[in-house]
Amino acid sequence: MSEETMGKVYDPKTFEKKWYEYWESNNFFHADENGEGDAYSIVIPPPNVTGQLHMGHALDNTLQDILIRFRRMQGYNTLWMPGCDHAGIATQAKVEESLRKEGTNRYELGREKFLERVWKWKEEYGNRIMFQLRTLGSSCDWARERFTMDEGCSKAVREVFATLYEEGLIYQGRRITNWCPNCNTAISDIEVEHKTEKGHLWHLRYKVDGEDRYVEIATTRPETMFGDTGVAVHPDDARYKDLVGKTLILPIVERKIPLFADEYVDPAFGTGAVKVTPAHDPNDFEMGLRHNLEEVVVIENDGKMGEGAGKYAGLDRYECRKKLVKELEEIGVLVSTEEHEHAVGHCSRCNTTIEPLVSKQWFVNMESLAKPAMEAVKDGRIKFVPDRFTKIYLNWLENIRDWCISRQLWWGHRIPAWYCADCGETSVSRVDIDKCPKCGSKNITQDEDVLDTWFSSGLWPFSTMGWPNETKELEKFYPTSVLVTGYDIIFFWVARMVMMGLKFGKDVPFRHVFIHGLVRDAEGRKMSKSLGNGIDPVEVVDKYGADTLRFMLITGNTPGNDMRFYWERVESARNFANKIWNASRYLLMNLAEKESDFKPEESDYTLADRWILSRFSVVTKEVTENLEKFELGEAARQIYEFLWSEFCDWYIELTKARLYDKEHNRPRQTALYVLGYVLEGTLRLLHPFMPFITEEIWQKLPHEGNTIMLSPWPKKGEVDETAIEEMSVIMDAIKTVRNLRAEVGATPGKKSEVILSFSDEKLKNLFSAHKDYLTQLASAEPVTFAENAPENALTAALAGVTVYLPLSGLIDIEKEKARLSKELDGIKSDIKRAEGKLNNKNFTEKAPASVVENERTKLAELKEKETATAERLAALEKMK
RNA sequence: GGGGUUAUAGCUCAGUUGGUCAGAGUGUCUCGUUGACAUCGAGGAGGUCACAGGUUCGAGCCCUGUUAACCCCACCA
Repeated sequence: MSEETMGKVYDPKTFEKKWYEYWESNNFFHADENGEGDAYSIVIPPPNVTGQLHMGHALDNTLQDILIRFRRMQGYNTLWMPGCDHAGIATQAKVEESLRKEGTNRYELGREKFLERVWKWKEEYGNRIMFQLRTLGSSCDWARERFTMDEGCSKAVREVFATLYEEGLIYQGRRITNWCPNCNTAISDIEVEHKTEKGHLWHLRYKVDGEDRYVEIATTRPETMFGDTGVAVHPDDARYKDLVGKTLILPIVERKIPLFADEYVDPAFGTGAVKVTPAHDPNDFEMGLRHNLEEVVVIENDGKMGEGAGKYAGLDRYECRKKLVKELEEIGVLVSTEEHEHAVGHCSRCNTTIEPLVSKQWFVNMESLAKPAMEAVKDGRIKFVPDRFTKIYLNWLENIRDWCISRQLWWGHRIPAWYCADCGETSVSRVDIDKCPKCGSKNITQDEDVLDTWFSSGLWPFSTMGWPNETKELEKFYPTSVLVTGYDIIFFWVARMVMMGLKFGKDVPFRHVFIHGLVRDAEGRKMSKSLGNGIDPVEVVDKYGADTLRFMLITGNTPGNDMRFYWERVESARNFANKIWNASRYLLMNLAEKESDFKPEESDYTLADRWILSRFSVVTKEVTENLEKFELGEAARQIYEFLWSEFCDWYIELTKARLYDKEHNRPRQTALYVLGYVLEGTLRLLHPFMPFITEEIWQKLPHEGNTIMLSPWPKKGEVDETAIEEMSVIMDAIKTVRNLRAEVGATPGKKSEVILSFSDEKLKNLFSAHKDYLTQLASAEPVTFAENAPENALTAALAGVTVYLPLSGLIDIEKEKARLSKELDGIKSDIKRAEGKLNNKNFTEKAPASVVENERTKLAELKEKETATAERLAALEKMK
């Protein structure tokens, strides 16, 4: 292999695409449901087909790909199921927007034509997303790609809906629901975002019928008064005791409404009297049911006032409020106005203020589904990582309310319910029907509405594997191993999957839920379209490579926490890739001269060899453990440090002399062998994180197999503790020499003599065997040993070794004395601390023996340093 | 109203069960173009680990309280 095969810098463009195509065309990502090996499976959180992948997806999928690639190399039968979500409201809104630009709308187009348009959109954007996932290196099993509205998933939806309906867990009901006047559909409770807004509390007075008395009520929404059909007070409220049961006259409308008592009312709030509008407030609706009140609708689906509002009909709800307040003031109904802060619900999609409206919707009764979902987490069948999300999940399920699943949209799974115009029967069916099962009439129509998107997403872990059929996939890969997702959809998605999985999949849908945070911009703001601060992952890949982006996304970040996107961090990750590239280049440039069948004897290994091999073993063990406990960032950091700080900065430097010495072939071959061994192994450790560059280099190195992605995960090898210790002493000495040299401004090119003295023979032997290390890494030449300190030299004491750097000119004695006495002060205070500890009986008795032993060793070393430094100081004193 | 997260070097953050844990990246300063890499190497400066108590032989790490920022949940008009 010659230098020409590798460019001088890391250039991902030249190989990323090539390798992805290689992997994909060779079916390396494919999971075999009949295959051997324990299963390891992940279903992708299906991205919405609304647009393109953002940085959050890049993070999410990088995490999944790391886990998948790691387990695949470990020998698991590994499945990563890819796919997209149809994203009902969001996608429909996108397509409607493009229709609007064309000057038309979905009603003009008609349902069928409109859906054709959406499918076209889905094809385009769905493909784009799958392309982007490939760009990131995601090793998905593309043969199994699914879509929430494809045939299989739709079948699962029908099956689940029908079963829940038959069991009475899905029902239709006329209720107050959250209505978005802009999206024109009902939405579920969790799709409502509560925001605190400054508003007013208007005090109005309603006249008591036939008496010259008034009851004062307080309201934040005066425009709903047209729908008032009662006024409520607390039963124990003394102020209103004699009024309960009387009739009030609703101003303007002049309707007679009852004043009644209800526990719900908080006597301390406002005036203690509440206007009751059953058609437009959830609580009032409940009170209406309890007290048999009429529902008068005064606000329509579009957010405008209806017939009931009299002359205000047709006005926008807020416009009406303004005008009405003015009128109420003029006619003396408005008593006072207070400033008032309160939470107002907004549509999580379009931010429009939610209007609670009465309508007929489909609901899922959650109670019986939620219970097992809580149990599964409580008893540890499902574990959240990090653990703190357990509480959030449980708390939500404990307070869960029924789930409104019908949406007044066209894009989605149409509700499989048919209504008979003749006998009035409602029939739910797993297959389409054309006549009423009860009376046989052909005069039936299917429910116009579609299901909440999350209804089908909730089935994803098993609907993608062929459920309700009993498939091999389900048998092999369900439950999945882990779900990787952001904390923002724990309620929307995770909880629903657990409920549905337990109910229909007969087991938990996944064993672990690995939660990550959001990727924010450099200022810590959420990346969003409206702020225009989003960064396209594909742009980063184009500029820096997918490996760089992936590495940047998982380092310096801890599970569950948000992270910020910095181009500087991207560059730093790119620099790391370049470092790997060049370290490999160093080896490859010399590899042509490697004898392929050469295998070193035990005696061939140098201290540096034994050291790096041992360090590699340790790192392998730690990286593996960290990956197993989802500490991906920590695992990546360990590889980074090992590769850069140990392999490159120390080991490679120490092999140069052997590599360039053509006279002695055996040491040279040994160095090449160890370099290759450690580099190849490290590439395998790194492959899950940086799949492309590792494959590119691995293919150039001597290797076994077709691809690094299917090569075995490195096993922890032997660790030579002595080598690690000895090397660390030498490294310390080298650093010390470098320090002293920097002190006098010596340039690296200029070698200078270094004198060492030792407190024991073992150290002396160690250094005398490795003088060359000091020469190579600290420009120390010659390295000589002496019993007594040379006069004209800088000094630094290590444990057992004292380093002297002789100077050609005279040393500045005063300066050197100052430096040494500062050093001595530091040593002394360390000694004091160590002695303090060791003199404390509580410490020596209670602390683990190893900790105490450590402290003793440390103290002994400090004392050696103290003696050596003090002696040198004294010598300098004399010289003066 | 309930719950959570964060507070560590100028900046952004690691620090997984309490004992070489005071770290990294970046920025900054000094020096360096010997054939892996200037997307680099060597060296330096820089932190009362928010504050106050407590537990412990020992506390960024555990407990309590305080402050600040952010987030989630919540049908009081």
